[in-house]
Amino acid sequence: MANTAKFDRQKVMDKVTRLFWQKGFHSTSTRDLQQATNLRPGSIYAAFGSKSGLFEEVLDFYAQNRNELLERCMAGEEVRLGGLRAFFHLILLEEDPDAPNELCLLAKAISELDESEEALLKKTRALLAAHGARFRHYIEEATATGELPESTDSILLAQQLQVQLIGLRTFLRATDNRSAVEQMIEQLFNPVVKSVASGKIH
Amino acid sequence: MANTAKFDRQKVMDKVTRLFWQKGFHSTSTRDLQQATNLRPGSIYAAFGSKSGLFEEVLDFYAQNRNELLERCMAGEEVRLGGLRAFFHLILLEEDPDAPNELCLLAKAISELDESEEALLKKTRALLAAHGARFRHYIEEATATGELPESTDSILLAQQLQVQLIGLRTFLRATDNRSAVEQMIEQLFNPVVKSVASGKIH
DNA sequence: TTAAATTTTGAGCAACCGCTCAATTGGAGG
DNA sequence: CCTCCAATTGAGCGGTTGCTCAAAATTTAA
Repeated sequence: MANTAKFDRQKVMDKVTRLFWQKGFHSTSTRDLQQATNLRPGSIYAAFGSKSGLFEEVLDFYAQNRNELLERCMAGEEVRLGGLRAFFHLILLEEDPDAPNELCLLAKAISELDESEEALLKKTRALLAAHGARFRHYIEEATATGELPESTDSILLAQQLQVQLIGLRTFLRATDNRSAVEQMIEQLFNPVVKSVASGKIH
Repeated sequence: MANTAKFDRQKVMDKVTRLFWQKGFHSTSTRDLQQATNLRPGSIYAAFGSKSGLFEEVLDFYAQNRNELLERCMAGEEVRLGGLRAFFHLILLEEDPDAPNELCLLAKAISELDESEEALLKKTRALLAAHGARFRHYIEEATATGELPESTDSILLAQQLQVQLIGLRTFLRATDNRSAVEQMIEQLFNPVVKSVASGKIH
């Protein structure tokens, strides 16, 4: 070994993830990345190969961060549904005010990526599926402890949670209506009596 | 008047909307638009002013199309909730197989547009709000006819439908899991007994 | 101190971007 | 028919894009 990288890879990943999260994959230019990281193009290309390669690493970086956040929420709550609720509340209503974007970076990627960027699209789909699997795991814990009935379809319920989370984040970006989102989280995790009384379809 | 446009504006709008719907605003180049419409740049700029101006018109065009689709679904069903259900089924599961994208064009725009494209973002938000207002209208009809309890919060319920629709479409693009989407539509519009038995949270 | 290996630098390439405009075309009014 | 004027054409401008690479700088092993 004759020489080692001088930049802090973790810090670079953080900066770059924030940029992509804010502006999306296509609208973030390599000049933007150079400026944010204070690296010359050659250094970036030596370390990450291409803009796509860097974004692939960003997707992993983001997903791992989110999974750790979920883990922490579940660790802080005895009741499994309470932990999931805390995660929803955290992501939707208590997010760092200077977070790059209301949306999920993975959902944003799913939205903008084309079939022509196959590798990125595939990785994004896989990471979303993995996150869904985490939901499923905690739902199965909840049925095991009796929080949910034995008959619970954990796969379906996990999918419904993902649909809700992605939908709510998009809704938040579209309307900035935080109190509505709060009500919707409430209904999502509340017993059936209350939710019928306040007007859910079922 | 000395000369009139030779191209069919409706057909151009259709082609262009499909293109933006497929590739998004930023990734659709003016060259793409020229090729799809078989128009020279001057003609496009004379008719629409700019790429942004054209996209603004596309947003209106798409939203009107979707509203007409909803109208038709509601006209074809006596039961209001049945009409809404038919709309969900149509959009999510019976869409033209060569539709440009599983996602809602408006949701895609919300996702990719930045604060720096204020006019487009504002228009997109307004069109989504208008569509939500249509949902609300039909929900109020449903409470008037007794399909839903008097206590129904029509604003909140309309917002929940929008969250579900956007979330489901993103989920569909992420997983291509049509049977799961079918189940989720089922639960969304089914009475409470069934939905508890099959594992909803409430 | 030298030599070998690696990273960093930054000018700049080829392709593409949104868009302009002078020249040309062609239909309607007289 | 000609005149008038809007519509169309297409070369191409100034700027940005993702990325390359020879040269210089830096680090460790000998």
